[in-house]
Amino acid sequence: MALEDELLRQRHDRIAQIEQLGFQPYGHPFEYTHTIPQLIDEYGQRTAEELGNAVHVRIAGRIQRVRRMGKAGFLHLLQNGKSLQIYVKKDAVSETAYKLYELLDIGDIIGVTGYLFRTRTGELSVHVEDLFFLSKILLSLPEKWHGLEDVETRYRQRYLDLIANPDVRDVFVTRSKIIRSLRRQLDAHGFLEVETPMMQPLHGGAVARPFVTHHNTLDIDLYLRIAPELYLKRLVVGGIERVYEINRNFRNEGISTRHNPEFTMLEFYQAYADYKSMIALSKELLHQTAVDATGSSEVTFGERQLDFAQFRQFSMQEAVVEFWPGNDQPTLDNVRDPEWLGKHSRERSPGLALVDIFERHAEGQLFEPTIIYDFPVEVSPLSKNKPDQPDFVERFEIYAAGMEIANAFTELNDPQEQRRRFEMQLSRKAGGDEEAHVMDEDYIRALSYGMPPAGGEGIGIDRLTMILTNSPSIRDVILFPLLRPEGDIGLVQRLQDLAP
RNA sequence: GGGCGCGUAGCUCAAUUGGCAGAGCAAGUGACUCUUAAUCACUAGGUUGUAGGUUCGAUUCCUACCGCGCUCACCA
Repeated sequence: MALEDELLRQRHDRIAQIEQLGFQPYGHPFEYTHTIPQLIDEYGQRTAEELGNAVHVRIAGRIQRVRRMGKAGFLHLLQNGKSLQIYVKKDAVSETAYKLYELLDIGDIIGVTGYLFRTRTGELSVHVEDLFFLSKILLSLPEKWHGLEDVETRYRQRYLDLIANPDVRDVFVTRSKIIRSLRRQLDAHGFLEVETPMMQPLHGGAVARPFVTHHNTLDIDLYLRIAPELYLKRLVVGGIERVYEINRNFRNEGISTRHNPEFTMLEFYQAYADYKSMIALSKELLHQTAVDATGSSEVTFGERQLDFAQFRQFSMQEAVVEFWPGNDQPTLDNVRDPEWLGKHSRERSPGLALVDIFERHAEGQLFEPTIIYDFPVEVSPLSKNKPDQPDFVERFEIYAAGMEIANAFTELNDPQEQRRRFEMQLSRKAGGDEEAHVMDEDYIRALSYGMPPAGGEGIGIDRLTMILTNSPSIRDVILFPLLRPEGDIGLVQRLQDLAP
C-alpha cells in the first residue's frame, strides 16, 4: 500500500476511536473566551506571577506541532495566523480527555479549556484541564519548518499555503486594508459605491479582448465586462455625481506576473472635475492608502524603495526624452516630429508611435510613483481632447514599480465627438484590430441627454497590492489565480475505498 | 503562442561520466510528566510527471505530451 493511503487509513480509523470516546469527529459549535491572537495581545506580556495560574481560558485551533514526552506533551495550536502552546499532562485531565490527546494528529482542530501559565523557558501556554474534538484531518500537512514551497500547490491549494506559510495571510490582510482604506476615503469624499453589470451585451470602456458567454432564455451572447466605465458614466448622466465601484474585470489576454484574466479594479467618477482634479485626488488616495495599509508612505519593492508621498510628473513626450536609454537622446522637438516618431516605431500614426516608444523605452523604468499625462487621441477613445492640441487628450496614467497602476482622464461628454471616436475605432476593427472599441449607441444616447463635465479614474487593486506587500507576482496577491485544471486528484476513489 | 528552466516518498531536498533510488520532517512501535526543529531506538513508505526511444543498464541521454515557473509577445 502506498504511504499516502496508509496515512489516510490510519487517520480515518481514528474517527471511530474518537467516536468511541464520546466525541464527534466533525464537531459542533465551540464557544471560546479568546481567539489566540487576542489572548497573546492580552496576556503576552504578563509574568508568571501576574498570571498566577488563575486566568482560565477556552480556546480553539488547529494542531500545528506536537511534542510528546511519556505521560505529558506540548502542542501548538494555530488560529488566525498566531499559535499558542498548550500543555497536556496525564494527571491534570480526565482519563477520556487523555485518551483523546493520545489520538490527536497534527492538523486536527480541537478546543481546550485550562489556565494560563509560563513554562520554565518562559513561554506563555495553556495548562489544559479539558479537551474537545472539533474536526479530523485525513491528509498530511506540509512539513513544519520549510513550509509549503511548491508554487503550483500554493496556488491550487491556497488553504495549505495559508496554514503552512504565515506571511501569506499578512498579504491578504494588507489587501483587505487597502480596499477598506480606499472605500473609507471615497465615502468621506461623498462618493457612492454602486454595482454595475458584469455581463454586458457590448464590451466597452477599455481596449481588450473579452470573454463571451451565453444567456439561454434570452438566447443572446453576453460579454464578461472588460471595464465598468460606460455604465458608471451613465450614472453620472443620471445625477450620481460622485460614484465608484470596486469589482472584477475580465480580459481574455495573456497571463503573466502582472496579469490575471480576472482582476480587481477601482473606478471612480467625479462630476464637474477634470483630469487635474483626478491627479490631486489620486495623490491623496494613494498616499493615504499606503499609510493605512503599511503604516508608512514609503515602501520597499524588491531591492528598492518608493514613496507614495512623492509623485514625479512628466508628459508622455517629456518621459520619452527623460528616460531615453541610449546615447542618441532625442529632444522634445524630436518627440513632437512625426518624421522622428515614424523612424523609431513601426506604428501607423505619430500618436501610436509615441505610445509605442514610451512603452518600450520609458515605462519599465518608472519605479518611483510617476504621473504620465497627455496621451495621443488614438489610444484614448473615451477621453476629452486637449483644447489647444486636438491630437492629444486630457489623460494620465500612474506608474510605480515599473507597472501601470492607474489610468484617468477628463471624460469625453460630447456625443458627436464620442460618435466620431467610436467610428475611428470601428475602422481600426475593420483593419483587423481585435481589441478596438465597439460602437455603443446606447452610450451615445446617454451622452445625448447631457453628462456634466467629469473626471474619472481606474486603479488596479491587484498591482497596488503587489507594491504595498512587496509581492513580485500578481498571483501572490490573488487568493486563487487562474491555473489550468489539474485533472483527476484520485481522492474520491480513495475515500470510497475507505467508506464503510 | 515563442524561448529558457523545473517536475524524485505526504512535505523539503540528495543521488559522481549512464551503474543497487537516499536523507530530514511527517507516519508506525517502544522509552521519556517543562518540551519547543524535543531526544533516543527500531520499522514502514517510490511505476523518479506521462508515453515512447537509445543502451547490457536510464532519475540521468533523446522525442512527444502534461503541469508549473521565468521571460518575450499581447495587455492593465
